[in-house]
Amino acid sequence: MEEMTIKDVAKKCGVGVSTVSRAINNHPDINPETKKMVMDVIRQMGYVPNNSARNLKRVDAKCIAVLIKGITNPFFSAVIQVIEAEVQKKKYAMVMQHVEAYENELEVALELIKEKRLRGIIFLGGTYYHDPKQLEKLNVPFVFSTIGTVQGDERIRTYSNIAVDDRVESRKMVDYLLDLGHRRIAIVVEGTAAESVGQLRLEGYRDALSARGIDVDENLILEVRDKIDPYSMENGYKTMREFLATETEFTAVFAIADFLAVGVCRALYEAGLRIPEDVSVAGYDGIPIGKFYTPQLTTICQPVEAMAKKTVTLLLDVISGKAEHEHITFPAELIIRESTGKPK
Amino acid sequence: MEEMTIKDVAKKCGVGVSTVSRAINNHPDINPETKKMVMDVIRQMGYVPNNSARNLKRVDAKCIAVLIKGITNPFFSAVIQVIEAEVQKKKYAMVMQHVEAYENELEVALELIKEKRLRGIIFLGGTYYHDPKQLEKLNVPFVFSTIGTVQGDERIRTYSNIAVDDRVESRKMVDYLLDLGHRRIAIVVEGTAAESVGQLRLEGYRDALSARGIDVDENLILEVRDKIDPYSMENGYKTMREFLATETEFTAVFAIADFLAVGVCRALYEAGLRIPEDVSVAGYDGIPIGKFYTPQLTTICQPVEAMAKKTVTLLLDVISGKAEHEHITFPAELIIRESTGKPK
DNA sequence: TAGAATTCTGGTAACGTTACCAATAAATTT
DNA sequence: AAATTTATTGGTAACGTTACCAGAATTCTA
Repeated sequence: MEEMTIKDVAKKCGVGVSTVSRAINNHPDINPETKKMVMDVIRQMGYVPNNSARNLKRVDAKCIAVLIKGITNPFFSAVIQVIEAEVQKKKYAMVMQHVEAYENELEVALELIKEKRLRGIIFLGGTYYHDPKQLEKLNVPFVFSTIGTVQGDERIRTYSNIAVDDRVESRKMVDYLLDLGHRRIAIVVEGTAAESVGQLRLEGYRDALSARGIDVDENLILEVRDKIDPYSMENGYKTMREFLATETEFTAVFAIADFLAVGVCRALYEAGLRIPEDVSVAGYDGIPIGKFYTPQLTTICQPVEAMAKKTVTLLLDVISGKAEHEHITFPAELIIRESTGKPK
Repeated sequence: MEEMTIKDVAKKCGVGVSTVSRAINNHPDINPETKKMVMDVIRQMGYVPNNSARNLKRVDAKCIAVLIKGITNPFFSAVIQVIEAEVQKKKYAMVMQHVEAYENELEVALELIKEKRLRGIIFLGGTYYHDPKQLEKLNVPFVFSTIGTVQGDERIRTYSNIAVDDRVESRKMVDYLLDLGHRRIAIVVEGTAAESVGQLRLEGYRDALSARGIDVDENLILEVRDKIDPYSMENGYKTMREFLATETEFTAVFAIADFLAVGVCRALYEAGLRIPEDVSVAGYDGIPIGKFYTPQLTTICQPVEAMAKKTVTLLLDVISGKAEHEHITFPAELIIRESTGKPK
């Protein structure tokens, strides 16, 4: 029962180790009968190849990594599940690692690549723009994809990007609120990080207003406090409470993440304001609880599953040379539910 | 910039590879000056040791795994974060893998151990009881811990267990509802899986009722439909809708997971019932949204962070021989909020 | 039928690291 | 001063796997 190796299997089968290796790895030059016999013995013995040794020898270690910045965002939870299933289907191995907010995701990636000889990386969260010089350090056979954020511009073509056009989608929501008749719309946003999604969504807000010739009142732009875990309910709650204390007039709130919206709703409820009768609240992301919250949340829903799937297939295709890097934009959907309505 | 190895470092330093290895691994027999010089060169070159080669050679590869059954349960999200931080602090490596609902977690573990030469495993979710014969297959230097579930009995002492006493805590909640005056309390439960948390919590329910001489009405035990993803809001919602259609009388609902409770609340709201005026709703877990949901959820809150930390330290101590296996039970807290009140 | 191509096989050298042993120089003891 | 210990060091054999080469057996081609 001890440590079993390929040699033990070979001995038991009465063949060479090469033959066993060929059977395991689906090599073409092997007699089907031999292969079947070997595989049967392997199953019977319960042998599992040692992955470290494999990766050491193999030039084409089939392993990719998923780097997640901000695991707290449960939006990723669903993404990860889909990614994992897809990667497994393609017979790749996968390592997953969280990147702390203060860490540089590229440095973490660099370490990982050398250590584990990765063929590719999927980035979840973090900023969407990286310095080309930094990127070059992640040597050539190397590839990476982003999800959940969109490239702000066309500066870089050395990596793939799967995302929703945050600026456009955000504007869609604000346009909808404007159509309802709202004029004083507060926005809850996280915008310190340069090149962050928060900024893009804020841009969409400005776009919508300026298109109708409405001046942006900077007092209505509510910056969240906690930058470590920016998309939390707590953050939305506190931000809204502080805002209510200022007694600024408003009829709608657009929170750039559903979780923020939940916190906002609670703060409004505690202040005795009804949703949507007194104030309309809109979110962004399409998290499952939006459907079960009362009031149900109006939101922008991203096609999470499709995006996650495409992320994996694209990355794997680029690795195997079957595809070039691509920047793909998925359409999101405006879902109108109970939390928004016409202003009084 | 190519592939850098320990040899390159040795050459650059003008020393043997052994010396470099010693510098990296903090071996005692090395001249501090030499060590400093080598480390400087390493930093300057940006060399990172290849992990596969290390694990291949090393007998004491410092690596543990976290196996998660049911990633959908966001209760784990927080747990994982804490575990990861703690493991990193102790300079261990960690792999994380999800186990599908239909998969046997022990088999997955077995594969992982052989493949990666793990020193230990942390199980999250899944059943709390395993067949001793099965467990023996996970050879000796091997250790595992459970979290989020409690051992039902003392059948096994070959592994550690960190948990809350689900049966006792569950009873605490039901006792509280009984104290308020409720007599017809429905319970939403997932109980098919043998030896599951669901069963334990149901036992607690029965305990509380029978202690007061109240007969358990089986019609009030609501079994959820979806067994793949049992603790979902959807599941709670559907279960409650079906129950409402039966027109059975009740004044309170105890959902054995907060997410189920959220679904229950929504179903009640849609049926025009007020919480807690018409029906009281209680959950279990203490998820963050419980505080921001309206009504705020009465729940049993588990000390997630402390439990996760203890899980890691205990496992690592058992591995290094500093500790014996232990079964530790953490106390949970009954948090009374808006969703429960006296019956009419 | 001889020669060439094809199919299958086993042996062995890597892969990058650490454990172990032996060697040297320096320090200490007798 | 010789003998012993101590502090450093370099060389080399593993670790378990796959890639590559070279054969043996078989089939095909001219």
